Amino acid sequence: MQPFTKRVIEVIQSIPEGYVATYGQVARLAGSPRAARQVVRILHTQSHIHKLPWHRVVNAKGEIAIKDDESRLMQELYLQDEGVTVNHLGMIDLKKFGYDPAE
DNA sequence: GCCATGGCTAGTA
DNA sequence: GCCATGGCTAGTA
Repeated sequence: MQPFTKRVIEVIQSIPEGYVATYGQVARLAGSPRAARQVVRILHTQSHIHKLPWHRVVNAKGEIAIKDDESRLMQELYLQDEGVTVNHLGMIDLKKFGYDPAE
């Protein structure tokens, strides 16, 4: 596994229950600020192998960004379960639920 | 090396 | 447009 991939996995694992992080934020925390799309790819390829909390990653606007309807619903349910509010448009209030590593 | 992938994103129009 | 990977291919040794 490549170093960046490893760091991304660690970052994702560090997102606490009840919070969400952004693709770009994960990339930044992993040391490559503009590599948001890599994060997407890594989530795709590594989620099931590493039991990643993939549902805690959303786009920069705070929306669920999954294309596939079933997975999309899964993500919403998982988040609701953890106490994260998702509105009818699939949006999450980042002010409230955004992951802040500094806290 | 090249090239596709991918659930993106900062910053214009 | 950005950019790290993995897969595949031409083209050297």
